[in-house]
Amino acid sequence: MPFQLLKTDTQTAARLGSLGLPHGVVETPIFMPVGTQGSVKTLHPAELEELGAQIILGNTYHLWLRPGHELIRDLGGLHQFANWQHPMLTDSGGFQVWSLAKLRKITEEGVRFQNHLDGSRMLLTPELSMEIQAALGSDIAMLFDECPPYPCDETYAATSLALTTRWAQRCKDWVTTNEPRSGNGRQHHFGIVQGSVYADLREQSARELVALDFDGYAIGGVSVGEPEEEMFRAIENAVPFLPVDKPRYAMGLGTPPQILEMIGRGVDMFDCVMPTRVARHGVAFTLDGPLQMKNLIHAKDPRPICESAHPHVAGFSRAYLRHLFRAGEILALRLLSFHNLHFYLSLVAGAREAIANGTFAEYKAAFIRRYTSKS
RNA sequence: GGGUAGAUGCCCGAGUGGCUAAAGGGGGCAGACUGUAAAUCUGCUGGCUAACGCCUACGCUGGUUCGAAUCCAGCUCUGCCCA
Repeated sequence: MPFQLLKTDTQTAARLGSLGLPHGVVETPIFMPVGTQGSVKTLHPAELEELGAQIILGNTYHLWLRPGHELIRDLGGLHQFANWQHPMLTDSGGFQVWSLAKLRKITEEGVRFQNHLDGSRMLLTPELSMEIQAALGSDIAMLFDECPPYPCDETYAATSLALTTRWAQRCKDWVTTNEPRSGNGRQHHFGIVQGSVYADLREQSARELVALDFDGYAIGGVSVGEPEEEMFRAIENAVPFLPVDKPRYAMGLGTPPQILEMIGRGVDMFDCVMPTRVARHGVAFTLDGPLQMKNLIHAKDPRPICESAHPHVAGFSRAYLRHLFRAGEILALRLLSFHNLHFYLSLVAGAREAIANGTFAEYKAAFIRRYTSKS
């Protein structure tokens, strides 16, 4: 059984689980650091291990363009290539189709676009996305989907969803034909629920994907500019139609409070560039909310970033971190990336512990209360 | 001592009669960032004011002009060259 549901919270929909993958077991709820180009920006794999990262992301679109999936396959796969021996999930490139919108055209066949590196015209299809991900050898491959924009009228959302479903069928067909392996070494495949802000479409999407039977289900098309309430609603509209014995993954989320809100709604997996991206821009997450380390108020502050800081970071004062950022020192980016991932990974580790103890509701409420109160 | 080039806002630097509170860059102060085209992007940056606006500003003093950072005279200082 690849996914084991160990416990379901009685007060909320939070779940404690264990996901067995070819390169190891992942405890859920889990946060997955994003390593788009086969690298979690600024961090060494040993540091990710030190942080307790259990699974990281890679990206089909980026690795396909450079250095190429065949090269990676010939060098032993993405794990070997990136020197990361724990589970990895690869995104399908569907999101890039959305974020590179100005350069692309979606057809039944797939997506034609000009790549951002040299502008040459390329075609990414569901079959090719699965082929690339198989070559990369990730533990979890995401299906190739279309992520509709926000706002998005219902007609477009329905048309887009129908296409995503047909693409899901093609992805499954490709896997059945080309990757018939089974057992523990087998790559897992997650479908992606779309449907924008429309409840009936979310339900329809979930039902259609479940009928195709995947190893897990993601909720996509969120965090694309919609208000936070819409985002929560999209999750709520999809979760009831997903099987309890399969992992659920909210793609691209979120802020620390959002993560806890989603866990409380029954989501098991998260990924987000926020902790690493804002780290490079000077923001440190703390139990009392985010801190912009470049700001003047820290100039003479001898305190560490946060009482929750990892020992590797706790020895540095806020004043020193501000200095590093102003001086343009690379260490600043590394320290905050390390810190923010520690913050996120501790957040979900705390959630797992709380679910196990039956105290998740209190854990969530206490965290959010302190995080959002202006101190 | 003679010649010559120059002195602009926190710094560098454009501007050679009105469109100039003065380009651009740096620095500074903030903000944004959610399946990473992101060590990126955006805003503000003389003073007072919520704003209209007023005041003070282009080395100093005086002058020409309806109007001067821009033209003229003298002075001060700086770089370079010659003695």
